[in-house]
Amino acid sequence: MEDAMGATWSDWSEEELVRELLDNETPFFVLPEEALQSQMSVSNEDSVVNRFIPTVYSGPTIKDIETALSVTTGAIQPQELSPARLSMLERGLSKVEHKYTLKIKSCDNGAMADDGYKWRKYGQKSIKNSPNPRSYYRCTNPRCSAKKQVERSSDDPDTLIITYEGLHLHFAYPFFPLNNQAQNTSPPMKKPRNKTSQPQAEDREHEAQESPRSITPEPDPDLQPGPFPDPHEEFVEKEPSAQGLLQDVVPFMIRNPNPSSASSNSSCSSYRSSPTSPSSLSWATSYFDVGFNHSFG
DNA sequence: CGATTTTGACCCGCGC
DNA sequence: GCGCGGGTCAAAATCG
Repeated sequence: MEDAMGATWSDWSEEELVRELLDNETPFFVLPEEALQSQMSVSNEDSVVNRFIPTVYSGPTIKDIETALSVTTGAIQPQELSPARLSMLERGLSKVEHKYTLKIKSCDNGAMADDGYKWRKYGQKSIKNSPNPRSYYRCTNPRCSAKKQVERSSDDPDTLIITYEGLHLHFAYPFFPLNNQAQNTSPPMKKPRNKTSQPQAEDREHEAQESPRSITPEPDPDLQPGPFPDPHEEFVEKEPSAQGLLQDVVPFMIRNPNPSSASSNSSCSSYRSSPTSPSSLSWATSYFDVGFNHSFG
């Protein structure tokens, strides 16, 4: 039944996920000191990437993926990587099936576990032979199947092991809330809880469009560029750049235009409140909702 | 009072 | 067939 998902996954989601993990445009562990990257040499990118790839990572190097993606989409820019934050996080990315495990050295207690996205904790289990329980989180977007697990390494209490599973189109965030002038934030809705209507029997694992980012609304534009600004409890993600990664997605969809599903966005419309979002995007997202599965299933 | 977290129960797949 | 471990659900508790 869901075999379709698997296929789709390996096709593109995987790349996107990797990208999210690497790209600063997305809130993944984005530290508030991005000003730092500006003064950092672009040449550091290499070292960053290398450091980024743990020995456990099998398959094409992330650099390869990056390159491939950049060629395809051209969205990735060298300066988008922030060497400082990466090196400081000492994170390792490994891939297993469709799951990505991120290991980060955390000085604080799970403080770094906050990647800026809005997650809902839905469970916690104690691991045998381990004093540290594992927490289960799911994307707050009811239509998004993205999940993550956070647990502390039994070996190194300072190491958090975060496993991401499933892809949510969070990279599309910037596009939705990014109204003309409202780019300043003020997340419209705290949590996407539109019970309006949605008998939709398929809240499938397929991720639909995302709602406006609901994460910590804390612009904090005047952050001090420092190695470690302040061990605040959580990080504040940067403001959504106008150049959302959705641009990578849209063209993808355009390739397979599906007017039927696009126009009939009845079910989807309830979810997003996209007031001023480009109409072109509307159909695009709708396509994601409805057409994606079919086209690829 | 609403939203979010906690916690135990329940379910399911897997290995013995 | 049974036990174990992991994943999810949902009621209760807690927090703002």
